[in-house]
Amino acid sequence: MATTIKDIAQRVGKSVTTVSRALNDYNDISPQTKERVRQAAIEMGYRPSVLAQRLQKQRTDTIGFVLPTFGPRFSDPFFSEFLAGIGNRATQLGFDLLVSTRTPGEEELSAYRNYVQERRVDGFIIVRTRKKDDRIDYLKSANYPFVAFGRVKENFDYPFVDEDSEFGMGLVVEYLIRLGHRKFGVIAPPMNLMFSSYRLKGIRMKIEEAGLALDENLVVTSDLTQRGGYIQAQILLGVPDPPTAIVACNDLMAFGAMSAAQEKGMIVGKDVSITGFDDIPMAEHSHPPLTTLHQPIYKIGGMLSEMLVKLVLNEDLKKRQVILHPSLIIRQSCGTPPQN
Amino acid sequence: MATTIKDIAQRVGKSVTTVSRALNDYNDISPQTKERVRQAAIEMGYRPSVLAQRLQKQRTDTIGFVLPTFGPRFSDPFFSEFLAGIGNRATQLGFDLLVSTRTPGEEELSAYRNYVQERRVDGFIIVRTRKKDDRIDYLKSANYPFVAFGRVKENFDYPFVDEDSEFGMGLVVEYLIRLGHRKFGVIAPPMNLMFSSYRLKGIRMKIEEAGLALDENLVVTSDLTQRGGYIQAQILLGVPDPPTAIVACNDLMAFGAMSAAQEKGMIVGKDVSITGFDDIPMAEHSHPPLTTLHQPIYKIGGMLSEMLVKLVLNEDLKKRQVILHPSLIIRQSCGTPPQN
DNA sequence: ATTGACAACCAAAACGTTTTAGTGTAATAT
DNA sequence: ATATTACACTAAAACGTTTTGGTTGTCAAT
Repeated sequence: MATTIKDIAQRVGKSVTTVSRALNDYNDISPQTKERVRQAAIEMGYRPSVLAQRLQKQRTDTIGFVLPTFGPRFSDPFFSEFLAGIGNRATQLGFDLLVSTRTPGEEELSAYRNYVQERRVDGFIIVRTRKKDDRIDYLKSANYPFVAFGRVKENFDYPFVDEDSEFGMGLVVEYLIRLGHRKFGVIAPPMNLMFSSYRLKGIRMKIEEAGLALDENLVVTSDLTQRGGYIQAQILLGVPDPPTAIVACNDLMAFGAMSAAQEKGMIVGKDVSITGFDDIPMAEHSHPPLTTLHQPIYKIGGMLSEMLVKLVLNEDLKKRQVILHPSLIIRQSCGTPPQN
Repeated sequence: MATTIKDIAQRVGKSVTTVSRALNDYNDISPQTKERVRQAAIEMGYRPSVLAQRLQKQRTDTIGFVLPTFGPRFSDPFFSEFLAGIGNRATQLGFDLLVSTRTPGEEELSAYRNYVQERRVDGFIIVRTRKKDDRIDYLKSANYPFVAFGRVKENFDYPFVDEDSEFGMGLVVEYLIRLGHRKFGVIAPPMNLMFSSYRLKGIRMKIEEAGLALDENLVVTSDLTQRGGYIQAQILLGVPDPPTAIVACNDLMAFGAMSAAQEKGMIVGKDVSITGFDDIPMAEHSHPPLTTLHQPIYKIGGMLSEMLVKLVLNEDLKKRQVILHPSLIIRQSCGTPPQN
């Protein structure tokens, strides 16, 4: 069996209380005693039992993260990076990261309920906020700590980090218009996601600002996967008068769109321009390299961990709500539209 | 505060012991009492405190998974799928999944040591085994439960699941030879990884079996990322007499290689053939779709969870060591070599 | 009448910490 | 001489379970 505080107490001839307080550096313990206790702890290879600490403190020191997935084969480079960001920061702060994956819906919500009722985690990180978000409604009503990547609606008060999608998409459309594009196709995320609105809004605004119109028949929706982007791009490129530029709302769908175009024998960046959103590492080495909006995925994960931990420990967040501005990364997937 | 077993005891007028035993369906409790206790538990919304249960049982009901990453921007679709597989099965079995990410090396090993010493997890799942694997050596010496995805060396006894890489690579090379290829480039994984040997061995064997020779100058090593594959393929395709087929040891590197070839104006599947390994979902919708070896990533994750949980609960594993056989998925990234 | 078996229950200990509410002693201030 | 303060320490309670090692009462067998 592992060494406990009791063993140390016995060894140094003091009470359990004294040992505990010495190790936690309370100032009602004499320096000599502290030193002796510490020494003994080291010699005996003492490590506190987190289980016992947690029970006593009524805190799990654990962050919960329920990854929303569609279907079992869930494969998304965005999330592996995001996860690394959350996890590493959490570890630095002495928190564990508890991960599970669920398909959005009733089963997902009951995962949250279970974790809350069994007090398995101290708080949650929520991703891909939805317009009507059960998870947030529930956690708010249960008064359980959480932070989100994404807003729900304006003026709904909770801590979040978000990327200004509207601004970002503005950047992209502006750039495409400057290149000469007039006819846009859009591959949007599922409409129930909050960022779907923002991204579409950003696109529409800039197009209208330029005195152009967005053909609503060329706005299609997909599921943020490469396969989805591929299928929808086939449709967009199959219409009689196809768009010269396709704005995909994330990188994965942009990759799919590129494949679809290339399969038709088109050269991406010449016959058709395609853009993404996220700037996952793969965007740099696709063919052609993808023009996209950069958001610091890894860092955002870290920020969220930090915010949540502060929330749990009742420390002050200097910024409860953070909105970041993506930057346009111009690579080779866009060019001037073909003449005809 | 949440309902405890004590509250129920009070309510039904029995002792804490009786309530506990009733809830756990011991048979020294009368059916009527059991029923009353259960009813009360439901009415009062009782949920056991996992913290207390864990302390008492001296078990964390948690699986540890330390993801080896290179650099902070860690983005790998393979792992998001693998993680989903582990996590979902673990949840079904009543276990939590504790994830953290570390760069291989001293810091990684000390993460394992910490988790063990603080008894934070009941066991580990290890991925990407290395020829000389510190993690496994340590866990064996500490007598701590673990299962691995991958072997270390033959006859080293511990529970694992592995893909027969040698067999798989044989399949690929056989296929390429049948197409007429005689000159192969290989993008190998880091040499310290165990599957590196197996994959290279499989490639070499089939090439020699066909009476051909593998030019060792055309065997390069990379880091399993797309960027790595891209860089190494540029080198392979830049030599005076380049290979007509490039065998990449995972899909991500294969994608990078395709980009490099395409950037040179080559048509993949015609001017050069490229293959991968893993069959991540993206392989189906790349351009061209990637010919690769399929392994059931999601399922493997689930198998590992299940094995580990059995190990922890001291149940019997019917199979301690499982070797799966990948299947060749022929798509469009390979063709007959160009004539010259 | 005594013994044994059985059913139904329970007090207390245990898991390993931290926190609460003290105690006793010595030095200092009145 | 007495009250006050500071210092160094600690017993016991608490966190919420499960397990150990019983007890009590009833019924049947001897």
